[in-house]
Amino acid sequence: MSKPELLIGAGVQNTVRALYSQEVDSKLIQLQKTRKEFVGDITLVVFPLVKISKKSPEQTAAEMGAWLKDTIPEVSDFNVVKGFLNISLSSNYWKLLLMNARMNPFFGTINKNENARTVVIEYSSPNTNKPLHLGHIRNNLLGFSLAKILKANGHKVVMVNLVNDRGIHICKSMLAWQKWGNQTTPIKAGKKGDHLVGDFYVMFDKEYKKEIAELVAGGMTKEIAEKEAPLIKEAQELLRKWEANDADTVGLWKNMNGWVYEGFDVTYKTMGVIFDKIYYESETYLSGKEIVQKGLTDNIFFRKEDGSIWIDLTSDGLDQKLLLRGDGTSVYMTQDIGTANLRYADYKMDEMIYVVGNEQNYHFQVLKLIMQKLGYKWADLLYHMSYGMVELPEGKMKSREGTVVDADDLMHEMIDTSRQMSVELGKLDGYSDVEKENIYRIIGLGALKYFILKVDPKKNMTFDPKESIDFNGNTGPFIQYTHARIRSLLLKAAEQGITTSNGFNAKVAVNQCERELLITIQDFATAVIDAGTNFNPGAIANYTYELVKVYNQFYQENQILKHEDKDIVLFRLCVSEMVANVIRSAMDMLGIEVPERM
RNA sequence: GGUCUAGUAGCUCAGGGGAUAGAGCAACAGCCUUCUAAGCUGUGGGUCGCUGGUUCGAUUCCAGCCUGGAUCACCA
Repeated sequence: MSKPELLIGAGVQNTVRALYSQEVDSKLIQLQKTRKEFVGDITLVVFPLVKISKKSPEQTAAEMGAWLKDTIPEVSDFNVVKGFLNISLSSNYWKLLLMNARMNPFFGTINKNENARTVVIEYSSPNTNKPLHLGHIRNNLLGFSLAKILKANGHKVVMVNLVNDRGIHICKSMLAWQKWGNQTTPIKAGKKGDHLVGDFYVMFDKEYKKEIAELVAGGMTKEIAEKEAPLIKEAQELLRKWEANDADTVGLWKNMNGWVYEGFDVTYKTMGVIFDKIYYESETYLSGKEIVQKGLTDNIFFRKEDGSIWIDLTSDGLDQKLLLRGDGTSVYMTQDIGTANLRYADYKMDEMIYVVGNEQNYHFQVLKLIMQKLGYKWADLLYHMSYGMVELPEGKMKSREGTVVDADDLMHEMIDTSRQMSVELGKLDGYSDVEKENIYRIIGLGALKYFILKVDPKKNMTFDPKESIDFNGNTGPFIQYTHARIRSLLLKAAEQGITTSNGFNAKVAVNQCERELLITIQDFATAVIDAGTNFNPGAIANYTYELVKVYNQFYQENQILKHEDKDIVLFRLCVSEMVANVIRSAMDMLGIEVPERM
């Protein structure tokens, strides 16, 4: 039982062979869903074929249509509009397709992929000096969803997080805590650990600015003041102590990072993302040096007089890039080379995907080139999943101006709103408080996740906190709602003794509305592959919305349970059930739960 | 300045060589004694940034220009 495109595609090839005695390049066979305003299920664009037929588009379409109808039993009818051949497929074909889909537990996904790759996806990658914000939400959702989509495409996926746990930033928080913290802890302060540490980071920044202002008032230039302020010198001293493995400093560092991790865990859990492995920069930052040294002896890199090590990428249209400082300490690129190498040792992956914001496009372009020159076989499949910034209606988020949208706050706000709306609608009466809260959570987070994932990752997007909490139209809750309604329908049917488990009577005729639904269901597989090849979860989101819209029209126009013909009731229930199943798989790939009722 | 990226309805976004370019929001008009109205139907709203090129056909591909964003550190 093959999909419409495969069935007709093969048919067209045979037809061309029979009518014009030629082989046709499959690129010339352009099939698309028939537009609503025309009759048919699938449409062949015949313009590319007129070169072969040497006849007018209309003539070509007409004779090909006739031939297809004669030779393919599944083709029930056809019509020609200009250069478009609209083909109708038989009721029987659609019913068989539905039966097949129902039987296949892996419907729409690739269970066994002969070209399966082991893919490592790095995402999230937070700093430990402040809580996660809206930008991280986009990162986490994209990374997690991409992992699910690639798994659905039959690949082996390893999700990793690289925590930037060392450096001057965390020292700033540590210093502020030492100076003004009064030995506080998350428990004493009654605050999530990441937020508490973030507060100290802000505190440092405030005091640091104050010092700079004083120095500038005393006649110093701003540039010098930024370097000479006592606070920054103290922070740098703390970093030196850390690198020298000073017991007190390392102890405090471990302590404060521990608070942050506890906080992150809560955020990740709420968001619903997980990792197979967490790398810490403090454990990997030295390992890149070795590789750089080796690259130097292999003449891939070169050394300048001051001892610093570089790579010359001018022949690739890029610049020279620093890999190791003159004093032998590592830079960002050194670390990423090292981390990549460790990962390869751990997973022997075929492909490495970095989910990182587009401000680092250049960095990853360079990293890929370097890894290629170093001879890593997966370097060609190093992919930077670059995503655009999330902006607010007022413009960019700026921590300085306090316009950063905190991840925890936002998620709670979404859940609060869904609770409010749910209570207003009063549909969950009879559920326990625990059950209700769970549904509010699922809906609120569904709205947020869907809102962010439906947008093409590479584009910058605007996030309006007020308008985004909209549960109508192209939103997560709209999709969840349709699913809940189908579940309720099936439940009602079961109460009446109608059960879909045995399938449906093969005699029913499939009407136009149902055909449209069935062909849309079939497109799920295409959407999954598309999302996987273009690294775009939005393809899944938009597909699901499309399906739900088609279903809602069907639902509105057809009495399902009330129809007097029991065979038709059963058939429509089976179609509905399939829609619900597809919605569930699709939403699962977006990391969005679907409640049974809402 | 170099490189990358985007520009589609008032707003937020889909689409991506093919038919009359689509949704949602916002505005207006209908539909709940009938399987969940978080729904459905209808109306209005467009020079797909501009100019050329390729093509039977370009909003889509290519080039140039205009506008916005990112980046070009011994920061990460």
